[in-house]
Amino acid sequence: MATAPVGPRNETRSDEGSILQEKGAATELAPRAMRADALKNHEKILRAAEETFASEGVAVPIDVVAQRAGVGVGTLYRHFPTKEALFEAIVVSRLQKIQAALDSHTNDPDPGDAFFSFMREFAQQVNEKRDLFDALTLAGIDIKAQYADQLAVIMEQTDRLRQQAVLRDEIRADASTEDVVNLIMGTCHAAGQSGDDESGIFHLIDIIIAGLRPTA
Amino acid sequence: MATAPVGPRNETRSDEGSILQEKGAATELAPRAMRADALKNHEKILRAAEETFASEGVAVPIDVVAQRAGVGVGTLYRHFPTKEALFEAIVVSRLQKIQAALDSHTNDPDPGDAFFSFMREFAQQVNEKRDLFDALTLAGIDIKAQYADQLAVIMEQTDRLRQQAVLRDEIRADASTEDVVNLIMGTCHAAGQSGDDESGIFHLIDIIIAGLRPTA
Amino acid sequence: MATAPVGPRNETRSDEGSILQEKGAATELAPRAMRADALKNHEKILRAAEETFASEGVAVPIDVVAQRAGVGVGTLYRHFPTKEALFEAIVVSRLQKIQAALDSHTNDPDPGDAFFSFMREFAQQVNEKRDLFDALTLAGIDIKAQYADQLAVIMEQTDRLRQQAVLRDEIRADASTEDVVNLIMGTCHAAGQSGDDESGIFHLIDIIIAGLRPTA
Amino acid sequence: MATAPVGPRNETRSDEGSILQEKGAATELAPRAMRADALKNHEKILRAAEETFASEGVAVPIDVVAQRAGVGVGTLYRHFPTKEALFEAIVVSRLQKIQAALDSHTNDPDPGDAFFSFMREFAQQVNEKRDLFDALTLAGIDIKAQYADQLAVIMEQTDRLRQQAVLRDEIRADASTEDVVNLIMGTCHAAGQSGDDESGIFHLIDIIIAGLRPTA
DNA sequence: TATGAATGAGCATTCATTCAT
DNA sequence: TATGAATGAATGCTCATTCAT
Repeated sequence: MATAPVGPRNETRSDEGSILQEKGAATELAPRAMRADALKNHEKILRAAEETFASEGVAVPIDVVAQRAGVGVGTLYRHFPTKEALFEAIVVSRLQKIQAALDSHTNDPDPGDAFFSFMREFAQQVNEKRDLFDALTLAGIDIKAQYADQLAVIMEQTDRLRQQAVLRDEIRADASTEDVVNLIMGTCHAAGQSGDDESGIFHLIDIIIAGLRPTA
Repeated sequence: MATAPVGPRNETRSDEGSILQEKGAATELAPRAMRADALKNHEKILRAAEETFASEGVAVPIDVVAQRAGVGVGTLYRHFPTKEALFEAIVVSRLQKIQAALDSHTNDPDPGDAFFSFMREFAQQVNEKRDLFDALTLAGIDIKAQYADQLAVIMEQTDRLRQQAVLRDEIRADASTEDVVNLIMGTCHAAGQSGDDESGIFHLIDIIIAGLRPTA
Repeated sequence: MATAPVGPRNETRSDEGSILQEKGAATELAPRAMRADALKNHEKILRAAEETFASEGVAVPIDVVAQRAGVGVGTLYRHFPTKEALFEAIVVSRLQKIQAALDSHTNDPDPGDAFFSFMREFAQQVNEKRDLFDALTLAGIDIKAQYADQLAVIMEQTDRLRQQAVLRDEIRADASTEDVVNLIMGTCHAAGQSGDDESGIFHLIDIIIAGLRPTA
Repeated sequence: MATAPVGPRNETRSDEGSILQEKGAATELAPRAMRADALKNHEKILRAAEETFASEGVAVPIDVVAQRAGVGVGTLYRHFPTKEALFEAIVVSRLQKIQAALDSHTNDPDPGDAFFSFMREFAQQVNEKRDLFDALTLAGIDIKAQYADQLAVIMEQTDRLRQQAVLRDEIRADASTEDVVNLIMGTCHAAGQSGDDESGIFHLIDIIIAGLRPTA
């Protein structure tokens, strides 16, 4: 929700699970031009915010974000009425990416592979903007609570994957999806702080995967 | 050690120029009393800070910490000249606890048991003040860098434990001590945010331990 | 020069990525208006600071200055990022006035008259904001060191005047320009503290001038 | 007044014009010992304050003064109940020194020499603790107002000297004693800030003296 | 009585947010 | 509509002064 521009009203938000759709049917003219500009700013700001928060921490003055986005503070505030709103928009955009990664596995033949692949992709996503996630969490953004709906979809889908893998005995049954998510996120967090690169993280993920295999 | 009070430095006052100081009588008592008082405040503040930072985040005004400790801001600043100094003192005090846990295992007969036991105790420690750790890290306290010495001792000792376990084939050889530490800390972090209690964390730690067993 | 507003930097915005900017119409008016406003505040603050520091001493809370200027603290800080920066801006603006007085004498026919006239004008300038000068100096603003360049120009020009007067035997040769400056500034300082008005100061300056005449 | 210890009550203060008298008739024993100690502290603090204020400015925390004096803050406050009281005590002690210099000239045969000599000695005194004087003045210590009585004595005596010199036609008649005092103090102030040493100041004083000679 | 720990009002400065242009 | 100047509440920290030991 928060990702959508504030000014323009007529968006058809119902495409959950889709990443920023390309297919924009820009029909009219005068208002469209404005619209495009606004959207562009919206994105610019969002990206600038991600980068800035990730590198400087969430404590950075909003002005810095605006500057990095190349807009005035006023403009930033037009798009995101609050610093917190910016945080939320970022989280949502991240969740969408994760959702996309998940979607790409729904039709995989081998559930075990699918699950472990997703685990790695998930780790990749988390790792990519690791500091950002931490920062947001510490900033009091309770992702769990505020994005319950979208998380529920993700968790549910992930759990389907897991259950199928359990059925085929590719994963021990006593590890819940939430357990797995925690293990991955935590590992990314710690590895990131430890300065590990992606391969280092994959090594840790492999240890976790080993731990998830059914015990003989 | 950095935890020691800043103010009261009990150097024997050089009493230059003072007449009539015949009996060096009150050498053991009078100054000690003051010291005790100050120490008490020192501890009170440290504990209040731990609690407050953990529950409210490191962004809390220092006044809140002072209030919680039941002292004035000035007193707090007398003991910890900077907010950051408070952070550091907390970290140090935590590290000391971990070191203690580690020490209790140095003479254990079975290295595998010792290592896994310490893993659980470490997790316990980290979990106990989980938010605090996160908060500190996010606050820019680079524990790795600033407490390199003390960490080195801990890591080294831990590594000795691990190596012995590896020799007895109780742990896979390709998991470094740093890997293990990351896995634990991260897991605690994530589990904590997920609202897991200690048993939940132990469950996750068990999965990790399973992943650390030598692959058949 | 350092007096120029910090905030508004009128570089022609590079307008990267902005669509629909057909007519570069409002090039002269809109931005200028803002500028004028900011400049006005800049001056208001500078003047308020001069007055406030002079009457209350440099120890006044910055809020008082802001209040006197009729702006919020934030605004003050936007223009002068530091209390010290305010001090410096004041000094610079004073130096500029003195330089102006000096310039008005560069083409005077009689060097003796020119020199003594400038002495009186200089005294006038110093006296006008006497407390301010003192306050700044006491505040640790080392004018000599920090504005060496501008002072050098002033001193050099003044010295030219003096040398010409010496050549015409209108001034004793053993009094350096620095001596004269010291005599004037000091006298203003003391007379000011003594509650003397301008005529009182001129009387003292006349005594000094008498002392500067060549000894028969 | 403020110079006298606060605690002990039975001082016979009436010796105006005397510098710290050496002739202490310490008769009794127990209380005397205390008294001596207290007096010593009093002096130690006063001297430490002079030095500290002169070198660091009057803004220094009182603790610094106490430390330099080698006593606790509490002790300092026992002797001088307020920072301002310390300022005043310093001023008084300075005035006493000046008074002493003046006294040494009351019986001089040549009034012109006496006057000019005193001018130089006065300059010396002022110069010695120049920063201190400035600092005190800036700190809001209105010497003129607060020590009117003692100043009056000094001014009066100085004026007697001056009048005699005027009568002998050694000084122009239109320069009041206050003028002279202002010229000297101001010159010391400025010369001091300019980094001049005592000889530099004497040079300036000589210029002033030249200006004070009767105009032919 | 000397000490220095405790106190808390006070101050410089920052930054989220509003609003005139 | 975009801009950035203005706002002022909030925060870290200092320091004169008091008071328990």
